[in-house]
Amino acid sequence: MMEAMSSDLIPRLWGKPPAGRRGPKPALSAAQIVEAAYFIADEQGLAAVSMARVAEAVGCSPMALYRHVKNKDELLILLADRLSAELPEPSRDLGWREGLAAWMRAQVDLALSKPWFLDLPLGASLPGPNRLAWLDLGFHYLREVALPADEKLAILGIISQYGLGEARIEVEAARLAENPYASFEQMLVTYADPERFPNLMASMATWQPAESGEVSDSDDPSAFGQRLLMAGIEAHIERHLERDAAE
Amino acid sequence: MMEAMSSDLIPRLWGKPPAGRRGPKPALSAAQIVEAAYFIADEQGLAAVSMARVAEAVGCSPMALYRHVKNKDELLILLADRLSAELPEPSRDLGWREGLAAWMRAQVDLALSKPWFLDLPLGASLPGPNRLAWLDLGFHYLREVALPADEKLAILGIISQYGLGEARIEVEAARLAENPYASFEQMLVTYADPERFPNLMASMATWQPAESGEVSDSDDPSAFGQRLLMAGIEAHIERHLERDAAE
DNA sequence: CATTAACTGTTTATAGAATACGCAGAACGA
DNA sequence: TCGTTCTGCGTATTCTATAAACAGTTAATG
Repeated sequence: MMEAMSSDLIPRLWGKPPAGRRGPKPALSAAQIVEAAYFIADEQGLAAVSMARVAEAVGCSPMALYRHVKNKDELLILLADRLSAELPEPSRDLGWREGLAAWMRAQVDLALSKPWFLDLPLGASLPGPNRLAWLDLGFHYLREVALPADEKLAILGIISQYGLGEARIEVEAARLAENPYASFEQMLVTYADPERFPNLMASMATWQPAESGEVSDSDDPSAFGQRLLMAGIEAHIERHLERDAAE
Repeated sequence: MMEAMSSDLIPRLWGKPPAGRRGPKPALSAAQIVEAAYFIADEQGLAAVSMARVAEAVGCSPMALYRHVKNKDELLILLADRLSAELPEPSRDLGWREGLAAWMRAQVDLALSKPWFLDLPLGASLPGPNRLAWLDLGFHYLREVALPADEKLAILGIISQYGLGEARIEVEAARLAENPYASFEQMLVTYADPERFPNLMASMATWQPAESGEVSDSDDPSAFGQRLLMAGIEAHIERHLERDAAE
């Protein structure tokens, strides 16, 4: 399950030539294999990515894959970076606020269009070139912000994690919406006990369904959280500037 | 892969009596099965939870499980709620700031002590009773905050998702730290190209490792993000109050 | 050039996974 | 008492990942 690492993972992530000399020229490559896995996942979901199916798609025997990839876990790590190449890149001509918002939103959009993005082991290994490029774009939007590098990195991590969480919510909401048995309201009225969940029930009692036509965030559920995060970041920057000025 | 739902999932989540009349009295129960799965996961990891092993632990044949649980996916959903019962409950006598911080931190702590928490399908289904109780506690901390219920729910969702993200980072950092091949710095110097990642490299060039003895967040990596979120929430609340006062 | 070592893809084989299907007995309603 | 319904089980199927040994290919080495 774990231990998907080998000393060759990193070279493979970066597409290093195998540097091997002797022996027959490889007819396959890791990139080819990952590409095949990518299409299978895209069309039939991540669960459909089995070594046998990938081998069939690439036109070789299942065991041939193991010459180019340590095991399935490693294949999934490579696949994760491959998918990260698909992150839509927003315009670079944006201030840090709009830039970071778009940066975050791009991740959500990718997850919505390819839900298996969220099932991938994104953090199980070091970031590959594609994910690093993504990170670089984040630093680009922060280039004129006066914060130390480690805080910038932390901020990008927070935004990214928040975006992934938001994407999970949206993807799962879409899944549940397809399911007639899974109605949150129905469940609440059937089982939720005011004695057991007093605060929850009290709050829900004041729930007001959004009036139609009202200007709201309903077209982008992440907008609310986005504003919250941006406000926090802004406050942090100001605090930092004051501290600098005081010295 | 999906379709883990049946019309019986929700009753099972809530421990509904089967209400069946005829036939032999069940020697097993879903709760028993979930408990067995819980101990296996706790001792040997989530990957060790197979129907066969759970059956062995519970003392029945593998196929007997299917009388009480639709399939493995459903077992995992039940297991997820079971594990949520283990969330440490912080003191209720806290203001919203400290309360929410502790609320979030509890999730991180659970994930750190039981890393398989993060591998579970937490959102793949409706929240069960234990997760609802957790949500209720969140509303408790917000009870004196003047915000509409939907915004409170959104805030709790954001904090919770952020906490999960933070937990993922910490757990994975711990995993990677065990791995000699996975050095971020090593990878950067070996492969990262200033032409390819200009902003990233420029920022990293100014990196200052924290001076030892300095007061920092290093004992709690989530503190930085926590402050960011709290600042954003506070700003939002103030804005909301002003809006109310203006009417 | 001949040999050898390293590397390729393949074949075969194994162990473990989830779960469909049908049976035997138990408990209750009629 | 009879039959319906429900439980738990045994058997069998299909799919996994991957270990091990093998045969052919190439390049470095003698």
